[in-house]
Amino acid sequence: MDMTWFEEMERRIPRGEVRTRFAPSPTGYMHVGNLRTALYTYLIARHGKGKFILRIEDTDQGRLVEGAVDVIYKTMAECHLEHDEGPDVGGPVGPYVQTERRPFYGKYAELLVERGHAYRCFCEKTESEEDSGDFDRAANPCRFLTKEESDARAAAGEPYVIRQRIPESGSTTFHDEIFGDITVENSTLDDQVLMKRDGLPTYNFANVVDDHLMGITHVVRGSEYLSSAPKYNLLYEGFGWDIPKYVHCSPVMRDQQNKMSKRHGDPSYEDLIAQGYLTDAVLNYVALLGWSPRGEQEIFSLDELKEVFEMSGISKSPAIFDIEKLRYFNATYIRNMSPEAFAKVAEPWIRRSVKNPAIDPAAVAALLQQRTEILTEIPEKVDFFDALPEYDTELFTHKKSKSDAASSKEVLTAVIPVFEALEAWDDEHILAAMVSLAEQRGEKNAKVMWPVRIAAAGKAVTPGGAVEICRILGREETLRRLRIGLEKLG
RNA sequence: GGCCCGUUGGUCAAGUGGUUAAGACACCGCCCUUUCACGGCGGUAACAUGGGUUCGAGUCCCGUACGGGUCACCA
Repeated sequence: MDMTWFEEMERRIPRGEVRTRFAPSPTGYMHVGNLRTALYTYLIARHGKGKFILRIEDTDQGRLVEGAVDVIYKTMAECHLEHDEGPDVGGPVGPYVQTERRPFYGKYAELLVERGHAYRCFCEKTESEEDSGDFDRAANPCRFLTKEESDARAAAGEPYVIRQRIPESGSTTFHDEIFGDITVENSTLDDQVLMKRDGLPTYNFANVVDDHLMGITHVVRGSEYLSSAPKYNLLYEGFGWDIPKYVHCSPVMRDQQNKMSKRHGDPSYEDLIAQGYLTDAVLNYVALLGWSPRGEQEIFSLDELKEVFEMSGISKSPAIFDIEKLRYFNATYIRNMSPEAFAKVAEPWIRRSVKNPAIDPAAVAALLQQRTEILTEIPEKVDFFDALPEYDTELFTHKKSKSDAASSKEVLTAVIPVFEALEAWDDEHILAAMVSLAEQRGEKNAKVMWPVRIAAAGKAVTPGGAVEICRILGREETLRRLRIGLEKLG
């Protein structure tokens, strides 16, 4: 065995800093649960002033999806989860794509065989169905082969897998940052396969090797790996490597019993964006799903999260994804944007229903900002700016302002000449005109405002009031619509 | 089924032996108001369950129930 090669690999490992990694499989989209794991992993690194690494786990050739790696880069960049090392930016412990690291795994597996913590198994592939699930290692003859026999059969070209040799008795304890100490009897553990017959490593083995060689200090992953952690520990011990801190996160659920899953129609990150949610709001909400800060603040920028994120705040139990609360976060983020920034994101949505170039999208956006929760509801809210919808004169009846068809007819008749004569068409003049008309008539403002808004918009609920709507429509269009209203009222 | 983990209002959750058991979303009511919203104020609502330990238990221990995970030459 070429020990200098192993020594060289050890020398490359950065030490003395926090290093975490996000290691997705390229599936073509980002699950909400994955995004949260990525976020926590990133935050642990940043909070500890350490490095965040991106590693691509593409050993499952069967599931390979075209362009999927680009989706990962794009999503990470969009979410501002920038990595310090990775396939695209390089780094001291590359390569960062698992298929490119293939030669490493076999060498380490052989090293483990050498040390007696693993052995070659020449048995036929077991069919898991007929195998009733119980792998009886005491009954596996390969476990007891002498070194000579094993070497000879391997040299003769007989195919084999490499299995981990679990101690026959005793127990293994590991520590998780979230779940604490967990102890299991070694008798309940399997001699799991490390290297497959095809020469590729299993996920579990590749992980241990890569995490070590990349100097990962905090292994963040889903709680489904909790039960294989003891086997990981035994592997680290077999190699004589330091055991990283484990951070197992419980899943994000759709309901009490099911994980969120694309298959069941649950939205992925990109689905949420397409549904009109803002990246920052999604990140903020997801951060709070299964983690809680010390104080009562809930709205956090990514920079603030880097500051306050503590692993100790991660909870053990699964969290159910609540789209209603995400909606609330989204609305809050929209309201907190600068008017300019909001106008920019809203404009394409406004233009979906408002094609008329005479309508200023920025002006419409200003009305929308305080009453939009998700972007997708914009087109329907503002479609009346484009064309006056068909509407029923019933709308002119309104209890609170004491409006009805008769009073509305009077108001519209009176307001049209006043609008025609206005010296300027801005909020100030339009408002003053209606207020003074109400005064003349000895009525509340609402009784004038109501019919004007209804006639101008043709719908009961609108963003903005009569004044803003008239201003944006322009004098000519407003008057045209008010006359139509008058006609409808007979 | 074996092993492991979890269980505070509908949801996210604070809470680490002594609290009137926080806060947020949702829901309801009131106020503000030119509609709907925004905003402000207030309200309904929880420690799965049975035993211990203790002067005292959501907090510690044991059992039960329910839920999840895992037992692949998948990741």
